Amino acid sequence: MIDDDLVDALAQLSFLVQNALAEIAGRHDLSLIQTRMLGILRDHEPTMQDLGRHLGLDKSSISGLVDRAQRRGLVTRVPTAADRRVTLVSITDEGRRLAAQGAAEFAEHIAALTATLPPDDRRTLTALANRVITASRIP
Amino acid sequence: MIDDDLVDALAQLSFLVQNALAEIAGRHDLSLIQTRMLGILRDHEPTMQDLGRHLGLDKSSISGLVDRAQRRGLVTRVPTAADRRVTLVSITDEGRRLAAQGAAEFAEHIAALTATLPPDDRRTLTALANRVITASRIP
DNA sequence: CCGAGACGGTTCGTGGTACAAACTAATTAG
DNA sequence: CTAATTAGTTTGTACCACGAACCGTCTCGG
Repeated sequence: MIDDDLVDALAQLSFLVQNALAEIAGRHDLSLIQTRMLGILRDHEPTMQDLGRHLGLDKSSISGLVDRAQRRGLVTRVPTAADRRVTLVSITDEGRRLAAQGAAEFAEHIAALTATLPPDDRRTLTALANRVITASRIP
Repeated sequence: MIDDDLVDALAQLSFLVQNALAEIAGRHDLSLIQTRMLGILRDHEPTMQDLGRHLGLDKSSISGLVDRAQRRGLVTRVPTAADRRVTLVSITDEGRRLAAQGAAEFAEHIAALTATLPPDDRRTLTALANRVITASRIP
């Protein structure tokens, strides 16, 4: 296989990014998964199940995740009248605040990581990454 | 910040790679962290503490990690005569087999993800990723 | 040389994460 | 109107991670 270098580079890069994410989350006493959840809830008010689908988690895992976030006031459960089985998950102001702050710190961290790259290279990297991402979604 | 796109692209790409890693690990009933450990042990026979440093884990976490891997016959504890406090962690043949297989599957997965990129672009992506990685190590 | 402290690992207690299986309440299908 | 399905919760198990307390083993200063 010629592309061992690519494999290594992408693996290491992913750890770099994930570690940054985890470190920033930890700064606010959040886990990676909680941060991801808040990120989703910034733009959506999904059902438990939809949330689970977004995060790739079992419904029982979602129950616990939402429980803990709710206990900390980051999230609320909203019952629905139409179908009384389903409950929506909604982010609170406090959760939104945390999410925004984490996102900002993360952006800053990535900016620092890529500061040595000239703007053209940054654009190229963005474009290539996006090509890989869209390629992964089509099949 | 102009580079929101870069931030998003790198974050998503990292999840793509990590999910692939986790999925492949899970196929062999391994966790991501166990896979990382085996990957390290392929080329090293470190002390508990060194292993912890490589993985960024507390020594108490390493004890448990090695316990579980040892129970499954992937790893052994090797006492040292020179300093009877330290114990080395050594990969077993079975562990090596699993690590090799996982690495192969991962490489294949990445190859599939990047199959749509022409070779030149793959090389560019590798080079850019490596620039970011080395940049992160120097400070 | 020997006792105080440093060091490497383990153990224990706590809490987050994840799943599967069993369960409840509500809805929908036949 | 009953039977099957669906959304979510609960329970039990296992992993992961940490800090604090602990046990042997070294090492160093006096």
